Amino acid sequence: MDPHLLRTYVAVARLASFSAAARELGYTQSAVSQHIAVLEQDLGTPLLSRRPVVPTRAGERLLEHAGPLLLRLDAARAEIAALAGAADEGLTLAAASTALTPRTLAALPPTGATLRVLPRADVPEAVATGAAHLGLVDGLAAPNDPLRLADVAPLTTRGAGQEPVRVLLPAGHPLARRTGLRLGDLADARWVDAPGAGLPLHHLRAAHGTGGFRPALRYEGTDVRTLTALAAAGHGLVLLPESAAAAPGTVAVPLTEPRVVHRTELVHAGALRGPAAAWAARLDVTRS
Amino acid sequence: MDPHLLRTYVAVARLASFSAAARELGYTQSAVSQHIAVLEQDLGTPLLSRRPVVPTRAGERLLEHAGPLLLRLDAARAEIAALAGAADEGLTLAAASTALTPRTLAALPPTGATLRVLPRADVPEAVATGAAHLGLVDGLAAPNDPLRLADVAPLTTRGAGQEPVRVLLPAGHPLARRTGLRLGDLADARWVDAPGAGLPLHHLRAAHGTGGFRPALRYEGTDVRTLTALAAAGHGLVLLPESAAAAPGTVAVPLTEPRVVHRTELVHAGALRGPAAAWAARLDVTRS
DNA sequence: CACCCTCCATAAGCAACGCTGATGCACGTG
DNA sequence: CACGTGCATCAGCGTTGCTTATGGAGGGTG
Repeated sequence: MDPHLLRTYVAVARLASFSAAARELGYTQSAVSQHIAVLEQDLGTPLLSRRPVVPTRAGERLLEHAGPLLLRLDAARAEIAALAGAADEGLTLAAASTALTPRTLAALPPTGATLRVLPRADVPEAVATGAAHLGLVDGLAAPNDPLRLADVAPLTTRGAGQEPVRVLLPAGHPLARRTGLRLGDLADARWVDAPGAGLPLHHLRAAHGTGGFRPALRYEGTDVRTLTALAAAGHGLVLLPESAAAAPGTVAVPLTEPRVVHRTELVHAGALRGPAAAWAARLDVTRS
Repeated sequence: MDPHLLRTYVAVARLASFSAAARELGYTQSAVSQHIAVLEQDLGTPLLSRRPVVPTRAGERLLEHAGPLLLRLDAARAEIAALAGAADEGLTLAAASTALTPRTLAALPPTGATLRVLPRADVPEAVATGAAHLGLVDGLAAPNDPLRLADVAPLTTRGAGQEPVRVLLPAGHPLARRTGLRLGDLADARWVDAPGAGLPLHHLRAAHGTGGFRPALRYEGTDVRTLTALAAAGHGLVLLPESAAAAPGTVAVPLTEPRVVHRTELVHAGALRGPAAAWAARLDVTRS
């Protein structure tokens, strides 16, 4: 199971083609074929059914492991490269769009920084692999509880603020005149699932216990304005932090039950040094 | 960074010797030397300082990654092997000693099972690598909150019971006559750190916020009786689940603040099949 | 202080691995 | 039915990675 073999395997599985994977990886088709054969022989079971090329059950399991594994390898390499001196110039912040609250935006340094908005799930990955020096992730949590991040690699987190959450409703919605809403009453409503921009619905299910919150529409961009527009157009409800929950044609009603907050956390790998440390200090708010 | 190189690297770092690692791995000393040289060349930085053999800073970072990486690799292989048929006969349960409460013990099947007590931190590893079919881990948590396990590999957990915790004091201790204790008042007391048997002190620090709970003695076994004897002998306080907190010469005082419980969880990898599923069903208690 | 012993680095040789290019074979397609 | 596409297999060859042998640096001992 050496990493090269795993890399080819995921490429083949993703592209559903040996030859396409070969082209992408710069190998010959023959080499790819041999890679897969070696892997299958090593594991003692077929990983792909050919024609069409589809992972077997065992192959699916391997895929679940291979991604994090390769990610972790890159993370290790990146961390050591950073430590070995590679005088890192610019300063890059990877952030989920709703993690960019007025608070965090205000703390941005005036010059020399790159801000990269990514789907929420990609932020820890970017930080781990060194693609970004710092990350801002957000999510739903009980007040003062830390977020639960899938730890692909050892990342350090520190709170960077929290605020109430609101439900965004189209202006004419029957519930729009309420002063507060309970999540339990909304389990069967129409929701927009926006893992890239708003809060993914599985966070709601986790906060509420279980069940419900079936998406009426799934939005895969990272743009919050589009998301609020979708809410205004009646495509479904959207949960947003207070500071982001204002848009024409919508009403933002506070969530009263359960008591959850929108929490944003700063995430980084290893020790903070140089400009990243200064930045982190400005973003960090133990007192919030 | 192929796994073989990482494996040799961790062996060398652990044994602090190239030649000892070579013996352990069945290589010649020369091969080990070359492995390390290749790794260092690949990463562009020394990983070990020789004579004595000690990891450099970069080497320490690599160690942090290498362990989980190799573990995950084994986990992937184990999962696929299990799926590939290898008709798994016996049924093995890996458990932390204090996870074996009367409840969980009562659910053990009458015959044909192996019970293996391990240090708490090794239980998820045993399950992930297929060394055990099921695991029982325990820890401190807010009531009805799940435990936070370091996820080395995708493991599924389900609650298997929770109960109050008590502080074990030697019979003559000044606090022994109290009916309840607050954790905050005990931050500066003498504690026994028993990551294998009782609850590790870092759990207490996490539950209490930060600071304090310095170990007066560290106990590395997995035997609870020895641990209670240490408490009785006045070597330090010990935190235990109610059901385990009874021993001659000691007094077990309930912990009233913060509101934490001793929670035990059943952990398994992938889907439960056959006898493991039956066992899990008996251990599982959603209602507790 | 000199000797030796341990331990890691390096060199040379050889077998095995892993890649390429060519060919074979099966399935789907026009 | 013939052809084309796509994966498997084979032969050849360069490279890798192991072993044995040797060199050099430290540390301990008489």
